[in-house]
This record gives sequence, structure tokens and C-alpha cells, in this order.
Amino acid sequence: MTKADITEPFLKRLRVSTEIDEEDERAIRNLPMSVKRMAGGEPIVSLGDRPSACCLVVDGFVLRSKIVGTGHRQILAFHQPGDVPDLQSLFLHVMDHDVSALGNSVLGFIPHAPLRELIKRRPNVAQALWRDTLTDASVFREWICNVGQRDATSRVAHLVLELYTRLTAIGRADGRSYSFPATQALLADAVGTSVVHMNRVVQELRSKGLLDFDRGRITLLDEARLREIADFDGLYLHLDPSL
Amino acid sequence: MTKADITEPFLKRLRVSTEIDEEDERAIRNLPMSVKRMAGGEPIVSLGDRPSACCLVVDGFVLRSKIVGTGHRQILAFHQPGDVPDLQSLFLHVMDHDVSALGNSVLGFIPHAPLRELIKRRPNVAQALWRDTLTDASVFREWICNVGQRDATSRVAHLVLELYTRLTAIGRADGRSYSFPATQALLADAVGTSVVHMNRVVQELRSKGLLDFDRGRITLLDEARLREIADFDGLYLHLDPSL
DNA sequence: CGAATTCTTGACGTATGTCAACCTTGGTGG
DNA sequence: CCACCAAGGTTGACATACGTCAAGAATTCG
Repeated sequence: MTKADITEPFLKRLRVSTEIDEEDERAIRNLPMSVKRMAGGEPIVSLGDRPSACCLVVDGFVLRSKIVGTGHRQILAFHQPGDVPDLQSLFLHVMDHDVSALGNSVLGFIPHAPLRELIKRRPNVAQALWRDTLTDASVFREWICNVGQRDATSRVAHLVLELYTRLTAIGRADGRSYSFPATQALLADAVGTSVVHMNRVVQELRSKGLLDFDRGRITLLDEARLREIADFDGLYLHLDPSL
Repeated sequence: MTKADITEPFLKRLRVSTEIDEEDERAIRNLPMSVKRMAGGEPIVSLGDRPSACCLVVDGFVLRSKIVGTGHRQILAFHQPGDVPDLQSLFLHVMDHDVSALGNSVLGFIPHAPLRELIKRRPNVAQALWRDTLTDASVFREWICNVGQRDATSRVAHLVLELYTRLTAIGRADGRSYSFPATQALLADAVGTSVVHMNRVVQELRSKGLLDFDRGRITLLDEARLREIADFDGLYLHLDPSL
């Protein structure tokens, strides 16, 4: 994998997000970056850390989570290639949650200093990154609605559609299915249910012919009905910045 | 109320957040702003809008919310004096949720153009504002945990402590109590329970001598126990930027 | 091939939602 | 100043989605 390949998913996202000129792209490609492979579950940064680099997802998935008082884990977000899950560490110095690899992943670590320099020198890039953190926030808001208002079936359908929509946008969905190396326990942590109940939901969705979830692959069998059940409207993803 | 009074809560926040010099402060004070009084419940911007100004909370409270498919409302955030709840509209052009006044409030509307200009000219201010939107996101994450993992009693205690901590930080708490003009129905929308159950919880907290909630005023009667019940740790508020 | 995950099932308890009525309070107008 | 009204608060009865526990079956992986 060449260095160009590594920044490509990132550049691709920034390009749709704002006007990025040749000079901007060059500056991004010239960022110092140490590439690292990580296994599923491996921690990237943790609660209380004061990271000195940000982590660009190159391949695979990254998740953000928090452990609550009961010892249970709440997953807060999933990140795909092109995302920088801990960009916030540039300005919020202490981590308020954990970041870890979902499946086997390839990550690029960019030290804070050159990233700060980039932001100072290239206002377009700064704006694109800021925008990115704002859409992150928008996704968090929708997750609040998800866990706060919808029942378990609806929540799962919603999550599945969110991932599908975002992966499609970066060309990583494979027709109506996509690879997502999660266990049912992990999905349960994401939507705030127990493993047992998650299993009931998965079976219900399967038996109704709505979706399949097997060996780390999610397949949408009836997207239209899923959208109904999920109460899904992708507006909050802000995928089309021209709007 | 003079113009200086109006920007003061805002400046106060920015000062602790980053290095803001005299020049920065002057630029902020010179922002064009139209001040408006709003009654409780009045909409400020709504889902689908494309606002051309941002709204600074000068006095009172502002809330952000979303209506889900069932018709129920999920409240996503409460904002206090000094906050700019819809700063995101600078970069995400279509609103993905509603913003409205909680009680009677005073708001300052700042057109996008001069705000963009400010951000371009004054990188310190830009950074402070970016940081602000990042702590917003951090609060969203904690709300996800709240509705996803904690029981109703714990959720209410957590919300009450969050508000208390943030209001104390800007000097708007009155000892161990603070004004918060909410009904039980509104609290229910914030923590994702029914009104009936919210009432049960409020009575439980009252009868155990933990807190009181009456006529728009919340009083913490036993902060230590509340913190336990709430599983509250204020780290996520990022109130001390030196950390 | 064995061991560890992951998935699945059933029985059971409970937190919380819904419905429907009633009570309290604060504000308004006569 | 009282009568009234609307909004908010309170109650009880009942239904249910979901959690927990515990065991067993099916995968996956070394």
C-alpha cells in the first residue's frame, strides 16, 4: 500500500465536503503518518489519555465507547475508512471515552503538531475537518433518538441502515450488503440492549426476510420495509454538502 | 441591557477556553447582532431550515430536539447563556433538528457572513468555537450513555447534575439550587421516559431527600448521593481546558 | 481435535409504558 | 375578589418490552 493509497479515502471525503484545491491536497498527502495494523478489539486511545496524534482509519472499522457505572459498555459511534475518530483530541486534550479497533484494521497516526500547522495554513482543510466533527455530532444526536425513543427492533434496523448509507457513500458497500465484523454482543452494546434480546431481534428480522447478519456480513433483504421500521431518514448524515 | 452585556457571557466562556487577546474580544463585540426576546416553547430554527444567522443565548435556556416517527419528542441538549446552539449551521446548511426557547429567553442573532469573516480573520476565535462544538459532541455522547444504559432515576439525577455543573461554571447556580423552567413532561422528553414515569421518579427523589423540583427551580439536597446514583463524572464537560 | 467464542433457547422477574381519571395550581376575566 | 379554566401534576390498574440467569448447541480457531 503506497502512501497515496493511505490518504485516499480521507481526501475523497474532504473533496465532497468543501472546496479543496491542489495545494490543499498536496499538504495533506505530505502529512507525516505512521501506519499501523491493529487487531479487532485492540485499544487505540482510552479514557483519560492525552494523545499526541490523531488516528486516520485507512481500512477496517473503529469504534468509540464508554464504560458506565454498571460495568456495561455503550458504543457511541462506528468509524469507517476516511474518518478521523479522535480528531477532537487536537482541542480537547483529555479523552472522555475509549477508541478501539472493531475488526482487523489499518490506521494512520498523524502527530498533532503537523495537523495543527495544516489547519493554520489551509483554512479550507480546517473548515472541512470542522464540518466533519459537526456531522459526527449530528450522528450522535440521531443515536440519542435511537436509544431514547425507538424499540430494539427499530434501533437495530436504524443502525444497519446508517452503516449501509455511509458505506455506500464511500463505495464500500457491496450491492445491498456490506462487511461488518461485529458480534451480536457488540451490536447489543451499540443499541443499548442485552445480548439475549439482540438475538431475539436478529432472529425476528431474519425470519421476516428483512435482513441477514452472518459471519460479519450484513445484507439488506428488504430495504424499503427496513426504512419504515427504522424510521430512517438519512438527512442527518449530511452526505450531500451542496444541500 | 447594553451591547457589552449581551456578548459578555459569550466572551467569558471563550476566555477560559483558549487564548483570546484584546483584538479578538473587540472583533467579537463588534459583531452585528439583533437581540430578540422569545417566549417559552417558541421555535428558533426548525428541521429542514437553512438559517442565515446563528443564535447566541444571552439569557434563559434553549433546547434542541427531534421528533421521531412515533410522534414523540427527544430533547437532545439544553443550552445556557454564552452558548451558540446552532453554530453548526455555518457549515451544515440544512438543520437536522429543531431549536427552541425553553423558558422566556433573550437571544442574539448574528448573521453568518460576519461570523465567517471573524473565523477567517481570528484563528483564536475559530479554535475556541470549534472547541465549543466539540464539547457539545462530548455532551451528546454522555447523553447516549444516559438513555442507553442507566435506569430512569439515574438518568434524571445525571441530567440534574449536568445542568448544575454547567450553570455553576458560568456563575448562574444559586448555591445548591438553580432556576430551570421545565415541566415534568419536558424532563421526560429529555431522558426518554413517559410523563407518568417521570412523575414517579421525581417523587422518589423527593421522598428520599435527594433533590427538589418545584416551580422551575431545582435544588440538590444531597449532592454526594445524587452523584452515586447518577454515575456522574463531569470530565466529559471539558470545563477546565488547561487539563 | 479440543477449547473458546458466539449463538440460541426457555423460564422468570421487573422497569417502564399506556390509559384514564382526578386533583392542584396559577392565571384570567368578570 | 371570586369563579373559572387550562396546564401541570398525581394515582391506580394493567400490559409488555426487555433484562437476567442458566444451560446447551453451534461455530470458529488454534
